[in-house]
Amino acid sequence: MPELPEVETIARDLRSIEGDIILRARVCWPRIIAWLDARDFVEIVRGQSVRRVGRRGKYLVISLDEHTMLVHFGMTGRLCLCGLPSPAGSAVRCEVKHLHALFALASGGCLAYQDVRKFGRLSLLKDPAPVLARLGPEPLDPLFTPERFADMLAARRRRLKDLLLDQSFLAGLGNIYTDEALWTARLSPHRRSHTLSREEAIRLHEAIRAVLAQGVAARGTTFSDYRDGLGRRGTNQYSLNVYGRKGRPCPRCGAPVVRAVVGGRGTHYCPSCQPV
DNA sequence: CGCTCGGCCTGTGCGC
DNA sequence: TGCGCACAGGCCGAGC
Repeated sequence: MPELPEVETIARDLRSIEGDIILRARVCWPRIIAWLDARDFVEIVRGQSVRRVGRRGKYLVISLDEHTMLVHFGMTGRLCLCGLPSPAGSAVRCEVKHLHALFALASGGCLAYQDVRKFGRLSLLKDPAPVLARLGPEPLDPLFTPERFADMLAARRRRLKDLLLDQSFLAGLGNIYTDEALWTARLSPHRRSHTLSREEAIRLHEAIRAVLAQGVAARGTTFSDYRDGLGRRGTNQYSLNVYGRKGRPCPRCGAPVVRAVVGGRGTHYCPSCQPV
């Protein structure tokens, strides 16, 4: 599931198409296009050049001439840069299953959007600012300071697990990095945000940034579906401490990792070093 | 405000 | 071996 480090990795890979031109687009599953009719979407992107590829939270932000395309990957979305269509007839050189949108580029390459579960969305906006303004701060931004985060936590009284997954509170964390950050900070996912001491809030701030930076350095976490902008796996799955490790020993204290449902989501933690 | 639930999806993996 | 079904979860809207 693409979270901040995965989307950041895809954005960096796709920076190579900056300056390229979208010759034409095709949409095979119209429902992945948000807000617009798929035919209008195809019509509007045709001929526009790619000015810039960036990221905000879990959104991939592709700035075109007149519009901005936002890509949200949902659970299993992928955006891969593929080579030329082969003379033999196969449309895309990389894996072609679950292909929902295809962008032919002037350079000869193709940008393919694939999504097994179809939870992802592509949108095209004249001004993405109102959508992106609904997101909380960027965790890796220098403006996101420990002091500011402590104030944010004190102002709410939700469980840490719920709050950290809320994109309007903080942008970019999903289930994997939330569990990892709470483990790193030695804080229970059940803890209410306003009960944290100043020292605990600073620890959580530090932990969030550390697990995200580690995720980016490892080019993302590939559990099953995630691939980067060129179809490759990430390696952060080898660095996880609790996520997906139910019953296995906590790397810090040896107690078995627990999986519980918190706020409707599978949550992994060590009850011994993350006491309530 | 906070919380839960249902819907959207399909591959995986379990029980029988 | 195969069938059927619960489960996985990001996000949104509804309802309490």
